[in-house]
Amino acid sequence: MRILIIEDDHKIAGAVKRGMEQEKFAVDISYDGQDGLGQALTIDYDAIILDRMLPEIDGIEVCRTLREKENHTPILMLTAKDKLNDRVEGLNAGADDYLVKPFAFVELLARVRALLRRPVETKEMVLKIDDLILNTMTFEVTRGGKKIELSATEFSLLEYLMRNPNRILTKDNIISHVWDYDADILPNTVEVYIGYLRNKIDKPFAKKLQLIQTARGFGYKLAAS
Amino acid sequence: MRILIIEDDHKIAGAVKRGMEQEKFAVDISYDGQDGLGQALTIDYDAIILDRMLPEIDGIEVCRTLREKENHTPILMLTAKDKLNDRVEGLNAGADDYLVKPFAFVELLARVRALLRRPVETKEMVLKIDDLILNTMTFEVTRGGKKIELSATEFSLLEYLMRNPNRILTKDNIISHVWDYDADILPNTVEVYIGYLRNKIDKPFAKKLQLIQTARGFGYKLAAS
DNA sequence: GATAGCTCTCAACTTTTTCTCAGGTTTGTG
DNA sequence: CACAAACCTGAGAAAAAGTTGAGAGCTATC
Repeated sequence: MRILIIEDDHKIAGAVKRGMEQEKFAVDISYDGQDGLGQALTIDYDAIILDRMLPEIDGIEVCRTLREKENHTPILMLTAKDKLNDRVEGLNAGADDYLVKPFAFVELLARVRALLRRPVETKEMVLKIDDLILNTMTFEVTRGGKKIELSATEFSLLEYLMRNPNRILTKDNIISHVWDYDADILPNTVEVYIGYLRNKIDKPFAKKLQLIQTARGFGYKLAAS
Repeated sequence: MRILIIEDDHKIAGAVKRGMEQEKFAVDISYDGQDGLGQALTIDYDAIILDRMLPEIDGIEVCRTLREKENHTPILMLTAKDKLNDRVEGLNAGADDYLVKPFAFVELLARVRALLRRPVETKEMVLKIDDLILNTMTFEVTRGGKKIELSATEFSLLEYLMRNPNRILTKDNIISHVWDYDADILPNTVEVYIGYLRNKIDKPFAKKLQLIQTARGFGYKLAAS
């Protein structure tokens, strides 16, 4: 499996390259849009990891150009934090998935693998568990039609839980998927954020079924009916 | 499969060696970094278990040196509990995984197996004996479709039994696989936990065949049909 | 440069599990 | 059948895991 990383930040590009190589991928790097576009058109990659912000030619532009030239290599777009439009714009330009910086490496790996596994299928963008709805494009979360305001970390945590419903996720799982790969996060921090989420998505909705459940000694799980 | 343990604590090294040999691995031990590094460069091991803190040459240094010399043997680093940075440092030095001391032997075994199988990733995740099913990924246990709630220790014990069906396991076997290596566990504690398991997986299901059987004077075994 | 909001840690507190003990029961052996 | 060794189990203290309020440190915004 051959992958192209188009990313001007050498540190990130290097880290991702090393990680992916350890996972037995062949990895090339381009440090700007011009060069990256050329690479992508020359070599038939299995997937492209593309930074949104790039010198020379912008990531969006690279993506659009590739699609115009009938190149359908799966593209994972890396976007800056809380720039809502970036993602919409990226997906509109033909990207297959997006990932918010800073990201956890396992998360990137999982996304890339997902892209490779189902090249044609479009990514699930609206997640639904019971009457809880999370829209990964607009970042809106509602329960029973009522809007819920979440912080970035809370959103990321809930998204991870909703992508793995009915499955117990350990704190280690959660830490490595929700937090940046070089962050040293205590298990207690996960507990605290679970508490925040509960206050927002369970407590105000007096139902017999609490969506977020504790599995003492194992982790947490989101219950689907 | 040949494994090298580089660990200055003779007690730990010995326990791991015995356990791994029971699992049909060939095991060598080095008691310091200098010697370990030489061993690792001389013999082509399938995996290396490397203590972070070592006399002569530090574990990090051993790891870095091996990688510099283009040796890519999978390395599992053992780190002390309270050293948060050890983990990052170890992975940066080229280790493939880490494990925090004190650990249970089964945990170590699982990690080593994961490293050996890294390219394929076909870990056995669902164990099945009769109508008893244990999912190591989601931590779910069911019998005859009915969900069973277990504590962490009970789960760990049942997993060990299910990975060795129809085989008599002594209390010593069980203690060294299920508990941390430095825990002083009485044989009676195993008896107690076997009792807990029986209450949950055998008693409520009135079948003629009790899955957990006592082999008086030897140990216990899990009966498969 | 004050304010507001978010992230993350800490510490006190609650809940549950872990593990041991002690006394009871079963099993094998002479 | 008597006896000891092995095993089982109810009770409960100690330890661990999880919850939560408070707040320090950052960052963005006006």
